[in-house]
Amino acid sequence: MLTLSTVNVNGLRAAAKKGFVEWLAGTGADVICMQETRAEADQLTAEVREPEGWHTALAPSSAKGRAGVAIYSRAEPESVRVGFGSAEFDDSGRYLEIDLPGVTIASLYLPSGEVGTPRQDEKERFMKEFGEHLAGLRERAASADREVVICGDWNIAHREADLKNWKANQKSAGFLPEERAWLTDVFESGYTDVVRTLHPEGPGPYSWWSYRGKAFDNDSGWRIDYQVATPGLAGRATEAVVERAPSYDQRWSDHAPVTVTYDF
Amino acid sequence: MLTLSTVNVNGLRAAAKKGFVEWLAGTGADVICMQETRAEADQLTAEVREPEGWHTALAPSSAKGRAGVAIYSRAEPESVRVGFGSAEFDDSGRYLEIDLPGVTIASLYLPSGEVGTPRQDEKERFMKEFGEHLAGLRERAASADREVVICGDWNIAHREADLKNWKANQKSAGFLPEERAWLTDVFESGYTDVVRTLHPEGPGPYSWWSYRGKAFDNDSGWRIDYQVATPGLAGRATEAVVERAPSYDQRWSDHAPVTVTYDF
DNA sequence: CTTCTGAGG
DNA sequence: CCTCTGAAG
Repeated sequence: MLTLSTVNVNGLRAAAKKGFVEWLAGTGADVICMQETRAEADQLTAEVREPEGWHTALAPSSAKGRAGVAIYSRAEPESVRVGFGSAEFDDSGRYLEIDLPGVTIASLYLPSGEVGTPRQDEKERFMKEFGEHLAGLRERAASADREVVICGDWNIAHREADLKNWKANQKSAGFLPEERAWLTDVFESGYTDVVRTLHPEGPGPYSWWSYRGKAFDNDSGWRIDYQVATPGLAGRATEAVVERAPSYDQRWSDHAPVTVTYDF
Repeated sequence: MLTLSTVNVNGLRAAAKKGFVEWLAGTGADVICMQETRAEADQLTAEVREPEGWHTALAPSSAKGRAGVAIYSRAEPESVRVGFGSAEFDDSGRYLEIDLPGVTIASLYLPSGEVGTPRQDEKERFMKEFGEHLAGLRERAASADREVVICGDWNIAHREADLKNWKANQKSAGFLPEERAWLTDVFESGYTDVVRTLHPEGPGPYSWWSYRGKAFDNDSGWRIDYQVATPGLAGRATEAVVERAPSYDQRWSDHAPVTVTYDF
């Protein structure tokens, strides 16, 4: 049994003050993949940096206060790798891998993009380079008889069922045809969208609701946080839940943890 | 009877959310001089921008979010003047005058300064230019048979009794020998420190306590907010109080209102 | 420690 | 609307 959670914490320091610590203490997960930690190690309190019972790997961005990913695991990783061999992105706090026995687990924070700005070009460059990494990772894992799962905020809703208001968002970053097509390619190249497989019916389950307006109260969300696994692991997923906060005031991030249990 | 309050609000928008509005509704003052409003008119809610029963004059800084002074008066001013004829400082949100019948009332926010930086030079330039304005103001007022009072955050503690920890602060901006000497010159050139006249015994009353550490709880404060008046007005002051908040959590600024009643 | 800003989301 | 930053206080 292996339970994996992935969550964009939207600032680990802020999240820690609003309920993340209690959530971590109560979770049954074995591994937590985090995105947007937005902190360096020495900016975190000990209870967040080195919680009792966890091994923690951090990959902060070289730009202070931006991005940052982390993986917390109850077991000590066999190895830890920051980045995916990209000159542009390896110090940007967007990718971290650990190996546990028989499985490679990654925390991914894909750029959010913004149509009509250089940040959309950056997202496209990231997708291209990262797509190549995904192919290599799959090949290497197959020859080593390992499974792979990439957990994270992919910042793309794949299909119409993956966001509340798809019609209005066809020109929005995160639901552009080229972004959706890229994700389709990923899902047709030996990687499975685990939550969608266990929950074939939409709409949702959403994992992100904007802080603006009444998006959370209206459940006007997007499903942009995924666990993307090789078939041998994906086929063993038994349960997937999005841990939506019970109310607006009890949220500690604009994203909710996406938690999957694997019979592995 | 004329009651004047002066207070550095440390951000009028923040203060409004923390109790300024209630304080304004309950005050018996006829005129409120404010400093560090840190907002332009259209960034303020109507209840702050145009409270019922008040005439409001604002002099924001041209640098967004910085400085800014204001004068709220129950009576409509005969005239309103921004700045004191300084090319460098007139758009910096540091000085505003209004005329009421027989009296000119100013709101002053003197630069705080920082030893060893250009900001201390700026403070010195301001003191020099403003000293000249004070002389001219006094002359013009005398010939027009008007009184003058400059209310505000002068960012200088005059004497040892004017701050808790004078020994440790002899090299700190706000208690430098040259700053204190300049203020002595002001007080010996036809202007009176009204609160000190009514309260000749120190220490205090302090009007500012740093937000850092436990300065407020320990009453480790500075008296840097003054009402500085021509003798004809100063001699009619009957009561002066510093409206220190009852507890740390009930403060809406790091400064307290300094309120003086004049038999005028 | 707090209030602003502006970038980023 | 929220979380960072950095300047200013």
